[in-house]
Amino acid sequence: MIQPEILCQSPIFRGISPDELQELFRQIHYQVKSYQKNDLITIAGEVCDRLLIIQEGSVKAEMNDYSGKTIKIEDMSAPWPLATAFLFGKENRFPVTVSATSDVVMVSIPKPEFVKLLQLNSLILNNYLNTISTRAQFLSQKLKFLSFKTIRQKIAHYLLEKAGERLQTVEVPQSQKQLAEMFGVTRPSLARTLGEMVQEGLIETQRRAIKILDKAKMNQLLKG
Amino acid sequence: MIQPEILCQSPIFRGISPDELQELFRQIHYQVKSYQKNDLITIAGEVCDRLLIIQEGSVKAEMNDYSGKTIKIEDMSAPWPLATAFLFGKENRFPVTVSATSDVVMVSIPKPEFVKLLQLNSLILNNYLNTISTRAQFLSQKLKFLSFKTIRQKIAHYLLEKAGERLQTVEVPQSQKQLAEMFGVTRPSLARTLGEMVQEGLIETQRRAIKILDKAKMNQLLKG
DNA sequence: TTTGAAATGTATCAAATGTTACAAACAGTG
DNA sequence: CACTGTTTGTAACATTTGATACATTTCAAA
Repeated sequence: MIQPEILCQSPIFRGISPDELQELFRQIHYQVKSYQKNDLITIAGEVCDRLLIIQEGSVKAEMNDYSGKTIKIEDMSAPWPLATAFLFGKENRFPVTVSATSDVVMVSIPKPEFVKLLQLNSLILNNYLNTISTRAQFLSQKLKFLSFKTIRQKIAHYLLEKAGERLQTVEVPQSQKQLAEMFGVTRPSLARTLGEMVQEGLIETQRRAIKILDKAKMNQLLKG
Repeated sequence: MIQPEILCQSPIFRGISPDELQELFRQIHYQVKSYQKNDLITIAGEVCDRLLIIQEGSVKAEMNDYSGKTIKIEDMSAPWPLATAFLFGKENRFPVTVSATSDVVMVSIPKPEFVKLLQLNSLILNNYLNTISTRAQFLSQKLKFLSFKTIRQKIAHYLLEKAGERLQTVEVPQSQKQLAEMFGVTRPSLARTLGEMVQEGLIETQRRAIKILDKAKMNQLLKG
C-alpha cells in the first residue's frame, strides 16, 4: 500500500497533496515491494524500465568495477527516487547495484505508467523535468570545474565564481583539506600554490578569508 | 510561419509527422522570429523561459569569462533546440550568449506552452525526456572518465570499457591524436605511456588494435 | 613505383604536482 | 594555564606530464 503522505515529500511529487496523489495513483498501475535488509533491489546492467521510489528505509548504491569488486557510490533513503537519469535516455540500464541497508519498501512504477502520470499532472511533469535538468546542470558545472588543468586555474575559477562582480574578499567555508579534495589535488600542493599566489601579489590570505588583489591577472589565468 | 517538415527532424519532434506537428502547433502559442547574421539571439544570464528551436540557418554559442571576453563554445544549426537543459532546473538562465552566424529563423515556444505540448503528445514528452537524460548520462560518463588521474588509468578504463567481459583485443577507431585529445593529454605523452605498458607486458599494440594481456593488473590500476 | 602527407615512436628537458615529513599556528578542553 | 588534536605553512625529493623536436612508418594519390 502506498503512503501518500510520505511520497508527496519526494522531489517528484513535491507540491501534490496526499489526497491528490492517492487519486493519481488510482489511475495507474504500480507495485509496492518489500525488501529485507541486504536484499538486492537492482543489479547493475539490468534494464531500467520502471521508476523506483523509496517509501520506507534506506538503500546503498554500489558499482562493480571490471574485476567484479564493488565500490560504494551513494546512500539514499525515503522518499527518494532511484536512477532518475536512467529511466529515459539512450542507456537504459542501471549503472549501479542497489541493495537495502534496512528493511525497505519500494514503490515501482512501470515507465509507460509513469509517462501517463506525467501527462496527467503538470506539477509532476515539472518536478521530474526539474530533477533531471538540475542534475544535468550540476554535472555540467562540475565538468567545467574539472576542465581547468592547473591548481592556479582552479583556485582562480573558484574565487572569481564566489566573488561575483562585487566583493573582493571571499569567505571560504571549507578547510584547505576539503578544498583540496574538491579540487582533486593534495593539500600541500594547494597550500603551496596559494602561497605562490600570495607572493605574486594576486591574493592575500587570512585564515578562511581570501582577498583578491588583482582580478585582471586572475582572469588571465583562465584563458590559457 | 513554422515549417513542419524541418521541425519534425529536430530531436524533440522526431517521429511526429509534419501534418501532426502542424496540428499540434495550432493548439499552442508560439513565435517565429527572424534574425540577420550577427544578431544576438540570447544573452548569457538572461532568463530562459522559452524553448528555442533553430528552424533555419546556424548560430554560435559563446560564453563570457569573468573579464568580459568571450570564448566560443559551440556551433549549432537547424533544426536543433537550444539550451534544453536550462529550460527547467534550478538555474533558469542561459549560460551562453547565442548569436546568428547566418540569417536565422527561430521558433520560440514559451515554457508553459511547451509543457502543454509535452502533455498533449507522449512522443514529444519521451523525446524531450530522452534528450536531457541522454545529456545527463553523457556528462556523467565524461565526469567518470575525468576522475581517472593518470594516463595509465585513462587507458585502462578506456580499454576495459571497450573490451567488456569477452574480448581481449580492442579495435581503436580513433587515431592516437584524437584519443589523446579525448583523454585531455598530449599525443606524445599518450604514446609514451602506451609504450611503457607494452614493455611491462600489460598490452600489445598493433597499429589500431590493442590486445589486453593482463586484465587483472589493468583492473589494479583503476583502484588507486 | 615514387612521393608526400599524416600517423606514430622516441628522446630531451622543463614545469607541475604528488609524497612525505615536520614545524608552527590555532582551537577547544580540563 | 597546560595539553591535545586539528589545521596550516613549508621544505626536499620523486613522479608524471607537457613541450618540442625529429626519425620512422604507413598509406594513399600521382
